[in-house]
Amino acid sequence: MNKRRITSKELAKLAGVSSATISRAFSPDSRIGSATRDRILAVAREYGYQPNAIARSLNNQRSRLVALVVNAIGNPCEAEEQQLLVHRLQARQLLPIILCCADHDDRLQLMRLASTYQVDHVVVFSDMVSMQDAVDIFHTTKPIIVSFEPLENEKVSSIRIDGSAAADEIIDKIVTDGKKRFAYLSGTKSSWIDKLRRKWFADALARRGLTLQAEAFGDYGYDSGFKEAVLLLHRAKVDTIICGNDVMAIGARDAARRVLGKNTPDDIAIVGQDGIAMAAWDCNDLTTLSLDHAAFIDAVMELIERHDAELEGPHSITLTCTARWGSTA
Amino acid sequence: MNKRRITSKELAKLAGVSSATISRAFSPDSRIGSATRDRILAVAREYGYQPNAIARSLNNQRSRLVALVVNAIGNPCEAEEQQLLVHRLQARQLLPIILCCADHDDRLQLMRLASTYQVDHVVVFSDMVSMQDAVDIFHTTKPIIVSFEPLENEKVSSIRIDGSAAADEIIDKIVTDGKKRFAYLSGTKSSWIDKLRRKWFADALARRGLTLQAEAFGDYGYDSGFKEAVLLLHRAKVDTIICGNDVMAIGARDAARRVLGKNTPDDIAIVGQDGIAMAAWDCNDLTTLSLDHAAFIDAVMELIERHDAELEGPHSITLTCTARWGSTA
DNA sequence: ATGCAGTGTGTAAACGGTTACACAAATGAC
DNA sequence: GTCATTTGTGTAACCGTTTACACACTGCAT
Repeated sequence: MNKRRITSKELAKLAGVSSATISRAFSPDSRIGSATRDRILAVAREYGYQPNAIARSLNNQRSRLVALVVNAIGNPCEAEEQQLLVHRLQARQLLPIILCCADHDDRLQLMRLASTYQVDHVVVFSDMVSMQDAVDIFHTTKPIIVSFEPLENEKVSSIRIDGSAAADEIIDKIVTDGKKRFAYLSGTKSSWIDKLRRKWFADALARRGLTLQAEAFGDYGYDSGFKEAVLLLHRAKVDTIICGNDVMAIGARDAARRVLGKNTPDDIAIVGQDGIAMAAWDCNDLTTLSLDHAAFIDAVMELIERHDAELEGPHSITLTCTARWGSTA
Repeated sequence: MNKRRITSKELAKLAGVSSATISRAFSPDSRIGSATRDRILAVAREYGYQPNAIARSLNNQRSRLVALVVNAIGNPCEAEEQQLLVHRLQARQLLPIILCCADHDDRLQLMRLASTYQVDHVVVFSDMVSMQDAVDIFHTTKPIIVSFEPLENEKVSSIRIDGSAAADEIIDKIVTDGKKRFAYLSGTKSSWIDKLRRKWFADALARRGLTLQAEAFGDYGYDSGFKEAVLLLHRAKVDTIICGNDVMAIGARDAARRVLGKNTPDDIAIVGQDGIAMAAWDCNDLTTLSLDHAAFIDAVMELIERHDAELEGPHSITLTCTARWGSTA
């Protein structure tokens, strides 16, 4: 019963043709008589034959595998995009391999492992991996790398994100509401995207002659948002906390309410970033600097399709964030 | 610069050995002089050589790829387990391919595609795919299938989950608190696991001479929890809603509070299932029938390792759920 | 009849590794 | 010094496809 999968040679014998003809029956546009093809497909169905994708990949130099480098699977701020991307890839018959690793060295190891599988594309969702590392690891092979970090390199296509206008809108509203002392709660210390996001808000404040009064660093998780907000509110008299993502914002909101007894938006304003679905839930109703996830994934797919079609070198797309209003600011 | 990856034959020439020796240098236990191996590894590093995993898989009949069939990536109730499993697989140098598809026919197509990649294992997290389909699609190849559904089949190992004791505990508490009229809000109509979970609670009620007064079906998402709870509370005078998962429970709690003005646990009791991290957040603080995710993934890995080690046929493991207390019931 | 384009099929060589087998050299036992 | 064993390496076949090339055949214009 542990029957080995039937091979094209065996099927060829059964159908009374050569294995080359079997192969042709499964390639849409190849010189083959339509009667022969129909007969082969019938026999194939009967014996449950399917061409072996591994062998095909070896020959083709095209694996149809795509490596997705992500920070985490559980974290909702990336999950929505991951989900969309996976669907889009699958629709193009591309199979996503997930690379997910907290530790830096392990991650490099993992990327090296994936590169031996001759993946056709690499999408780096994580801002924890340096683009230079990614290029070094994948440079001997074909894949184009799609990432946020705009590295000037012939192998890297990137998607730039601009949230400065939306940050300005949000700060405008908060200042109008009378808030005066702002804190920024970063996702991580080393993250490239986090620095960028912070700059949008810092610049928006600077334009009004204001500055950040306090700062803290978390890990993009709820608990860190909660804990850092408690410390922050004890340390500095701030009336606004801008958070690195929505999950930390929810943590900060809970901390303010539970530990300090402060409510949004009157006592304190809380701002998230990402615009995940959960932020709009009735119990959260977060004001957040939001990215259009569908548009983002459209952009990723556009870059991948460009590369598939062997259009020239890398390319870059810029997306603009919008403000999404809730009751927290 | 689009330099092709160097092959073992080329490296062999550079190192003055045969390609067989190159291969041996990269296999931990093979007859090779240690001086030769060191020299080869040095040259390999210099030229950035790594054995091609696709070619290796073709020869080995072992791809080190694992297909993960999931309902969704974004949904937190599965995400935590997915995350853990991915880490564990990666630690064993196994690469996870994610198959994620809402539509039934597409999902079968996708599974067929993955099966052509000669995956070594298949883990079916989704209860939306019938085990019989999975067996049919993967039966010509080696993989063992790990799933929840206890199908008696020599190719399927399964993990059974028993939450009856925990459900009993939870019902006990709720009844003691004076609640009398119970509703069950299912995740989906067709889900196998959902029927099982419902039965745990229905049995616990039956033991006390009680029955479910109302039922509804959602889709495991927040919005469906919210919407169905509103309809349910208008339709029937219930004082307890047991939900198919935590996310729907949060939706139901929000609906009760926002639309009906009912608070937990006094006006209404809400029970979730899964025990996701978010359920314990301060703003949720859900009472939930919880599964130990780490233990669950331990079990999955045990089944995979059994199969890797070519131990006999399939195997089955049973896990017990526990009650996790919050302020909603 | 002759030549030529077009069609359908088979043969054999890739693709990039692994490994059974063969064989030479080194080692050790007597 | 002989013989058996062990160790290290090369040769060649194989894993299951695809595809360049060759060839036979058809149909059609000359």
